[in-house]
Amino acid sequence: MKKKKSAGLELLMLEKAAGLKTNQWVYQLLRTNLLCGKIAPGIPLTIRGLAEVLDVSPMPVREALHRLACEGAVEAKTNRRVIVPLMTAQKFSELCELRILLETHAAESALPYVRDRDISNLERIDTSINDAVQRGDVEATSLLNQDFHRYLYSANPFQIVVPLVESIWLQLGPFSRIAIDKLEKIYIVDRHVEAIEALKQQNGFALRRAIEADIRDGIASIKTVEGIHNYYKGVA
Amino acid sequence: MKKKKSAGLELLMLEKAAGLKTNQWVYQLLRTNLLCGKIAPGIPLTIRGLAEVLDVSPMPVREALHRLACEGAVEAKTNRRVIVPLMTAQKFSELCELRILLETHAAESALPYVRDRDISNLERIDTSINDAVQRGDVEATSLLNQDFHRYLYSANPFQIVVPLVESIWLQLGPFSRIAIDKLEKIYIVDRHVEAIEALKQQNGFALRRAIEADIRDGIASIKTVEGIHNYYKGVA
DNA sequence: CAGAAAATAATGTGATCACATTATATTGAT
DNA sequence: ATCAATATAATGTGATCACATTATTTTCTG
Repeated sequence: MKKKKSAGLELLMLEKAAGLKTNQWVYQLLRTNLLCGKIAPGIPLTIRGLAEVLDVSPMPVREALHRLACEGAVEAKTNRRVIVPLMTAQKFSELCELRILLETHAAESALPYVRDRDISNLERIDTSINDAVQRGDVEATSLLNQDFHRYLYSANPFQIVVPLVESIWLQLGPFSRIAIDKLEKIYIVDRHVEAIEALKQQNGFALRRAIEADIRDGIASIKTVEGIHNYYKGVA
Repeated sequence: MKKKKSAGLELLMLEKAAGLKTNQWVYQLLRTNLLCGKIAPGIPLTIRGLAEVLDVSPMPVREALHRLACEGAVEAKTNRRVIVPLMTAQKFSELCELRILLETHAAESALPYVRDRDISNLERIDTSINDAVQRGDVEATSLLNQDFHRYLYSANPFQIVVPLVESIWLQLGPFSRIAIDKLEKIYIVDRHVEAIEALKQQNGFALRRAIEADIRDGIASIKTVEGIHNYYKGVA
């Protein structure tokens, strides 16, 4: 029996929508898997290995990996190995500070552009999040939560910060999973409701407060980086 | 006589260092040209066209362009055209705010890690900048100025923000040129000296002030976006 | 049996080609 | 002459191959 090389990794598959370029499909698939923490830090990713798993030519995988490396989602080591970066306590702290810094700014600068129908849509997303939390769907909760934030910040049509924020999310990706695993007990207060209330009142300061609290709530559940890596060892 | 397609654009060439991969060489070359404002907004960039100009295969150019698009340096339009993005007043304003937000944070979080030899190196860079300003070397001034900022922020070994800042620089790139064109008259006060002084005194607040002032000084010389585009029309 | 050296396998990069899609130039109609 | 329709050229994407470099396995030596 031949031992497969990259066959160790299980990816949650996404069906390729019609008209979608192969490279974008691969990128979004890998991105989603990274954001959900489906791929543990440290394990190597190879172009040919992923190409075989996804049943595509190496070329789209090459492009997708390069893009993810550019966004900080994966790390290209000097020795030709591409891995999901390991986390350190300081790095984690720095990432969280940047989230707060960028997202409070993004929210406030989006505030003047938020219309009533935007608020309705945000409320709709928030109820979807609560549904996902109720039924314990970790992946959906993670992705919907990002949808909420992205939708809010994107209200500003001259938004530059969203790609930067997404880069931070990607780097936090593998670890946000753990936060959400214990989410039910943590979301005693729905910070999104507070944010929406601030939007209705056009209150920039309250909005910043709500966003910051929302981020800090997520962080609070993650104790130590050692615990995080132990978590992955337990899973793998 | 056959009319060349992309032959219109003049690039300042960089010689390819030994051991440097072709794709990195192409990337750095394009990046430098974008940062110096050598490539005007709006003009299309094609893979094959650049490959011909640089005398390399299309493949490294493909990768470099994708990366630059990922960093926001170029914009991939829906109709398969890749251009240097046009600037708007709001976008410019947003970029400047983000520079201040990110760089003041980066500077302050780097402060505890700055050692005496780092300060010496920063002073050395600053004198190089003044030299470049004296002899009116716009490209060198621009690149050295970035070196100063990058060196400072990179003192923090757990720095995440540098790639984000570089992305902002790239998006401002074509326009910082104009700022520097009139630099001699503007740099009455050397903000870098103020920043170095703050480092010596371990004064985080003064450091933030100096960095913000440095950025604002650069901005102040740029009046309107219309003026910017007129500038490019004049050059092209 | 353990460690070093050699051989083999795997990987990323660069190059070239085919193809569908889109832009540009040419032609035709009014 | 002007605008629409067609034809031609150019472009990005995906696939495959060659090659140099690096990992990994195997073999050899003590």
